[in-house]
Amino acid sequence: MRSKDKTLMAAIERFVCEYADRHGYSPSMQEIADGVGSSKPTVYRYISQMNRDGILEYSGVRNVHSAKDNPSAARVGIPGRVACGLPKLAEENIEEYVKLPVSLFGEGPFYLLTASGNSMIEAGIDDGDWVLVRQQDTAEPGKVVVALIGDEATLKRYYPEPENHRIRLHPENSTMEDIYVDSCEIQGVAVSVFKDLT
Amino acid sequence: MRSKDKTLMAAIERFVCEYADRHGYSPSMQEIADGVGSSKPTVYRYISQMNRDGILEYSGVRNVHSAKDNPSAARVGIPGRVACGLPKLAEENIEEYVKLPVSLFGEGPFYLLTASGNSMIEAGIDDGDWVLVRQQDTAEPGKVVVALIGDEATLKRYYPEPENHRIRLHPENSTMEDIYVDSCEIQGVAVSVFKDLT
DNA sequence: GATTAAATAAAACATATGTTTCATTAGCAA
DNA sequence: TTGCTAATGAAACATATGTTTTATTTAATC
Repeated sequence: MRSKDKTLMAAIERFVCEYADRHGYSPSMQEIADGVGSSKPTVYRYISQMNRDGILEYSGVRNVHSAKDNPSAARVGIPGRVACGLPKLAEENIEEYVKLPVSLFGEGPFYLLTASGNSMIEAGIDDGDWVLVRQQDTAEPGKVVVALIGDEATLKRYYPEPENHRIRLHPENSTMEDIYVDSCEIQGVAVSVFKDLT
Repeated sequence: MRSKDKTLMAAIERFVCEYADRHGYSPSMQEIADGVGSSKPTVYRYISQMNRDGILEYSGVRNVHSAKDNPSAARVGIPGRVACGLPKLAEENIEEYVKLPVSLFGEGPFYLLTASGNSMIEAGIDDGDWVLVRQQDTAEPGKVVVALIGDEATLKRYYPEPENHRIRLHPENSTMEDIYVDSCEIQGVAVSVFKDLT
């Protein structure tokens, strides 16, 4: 028994990846065949096999995806920048969406905010940095949260003190005082900071 | 003359976006029609019109993209983590690719490295942070570069001193000394830092 | 070199999708 | 209401794509 051509398999996978990269959508069988110098039926059989083997996913017209790809990208909303303070995380404020790889940042729903002020500099969040926020209304103690204090959304570290019936919101800046509130609305948990170096 | 239904236009655009979001590829005319409660020919005419108007791009089977989308994502290579120092930026070391939105980080080619050590903490780069590097072999003075010193790739701020026929590589850590070399190979320029907060 | 089996590609086929046609419907104005 | 115009959707059509069949080629083995 002759073994199937591993080189052709690799070539197909590479072609599929690069085509998707270039065009933003999958190639057709014919295009793959032309691309790798083979024929449509051969490509078809290979792709079917690779689909069974889990090397790539194939499900109909122009719909092949390499398993190595990271097609699952989380949708991230970017609210319009506001002059001071952080905007409320509301769907209608979203001006733009981008996608971020789940493998790096996990599953959404996410929002991307620009940090203002320097109340969190010791946590590595400087003025102007992007902060990736997972939208959720609860948080584990010690996490950096987007908390609504009065009408303003702020970034603070979250320390509930149930024994004192209050919540401590801790700015990561030794020159600033902790804030104590009876309750506050959590709008999300900071997941990552994007710091521009250019 | 009756004006075309703006609501249907908006519905089609929304459907196209959400479908692409969900499935990772474009819907067919029929699917759009079903989705927005219209018919295939009507959807076809609307999409043709919207294509002419630049509201979305349409180019054949299962290939509609909202202009508001950000289909252009830069391909980013992630070399396997190495124990100490940074790996050489070579294609064969890439174990994984992800995509990052061009609107946030610009055009590639990019590599994503994990920072090790604390020679750049004053630039906001801490041990374990991800560093997004644009691959290029030159850099403007003052930029944070991936420089090959001997056999090891390191992150340093780049200050060429042509008058002294040397290059100063500056660690952003006041406890560390500047490094002077006659020449060094630049492998890329740091574009952004991803700091995990979780 | 002859034999055999697997892989291949050309062609035929089936299906899904896009596109056009055309009769109908819906809205608008006199 | 009546007549007009534009938009619509059902159906017919055209085309692109996927799938199967079948003969051919290729490579390995004896």
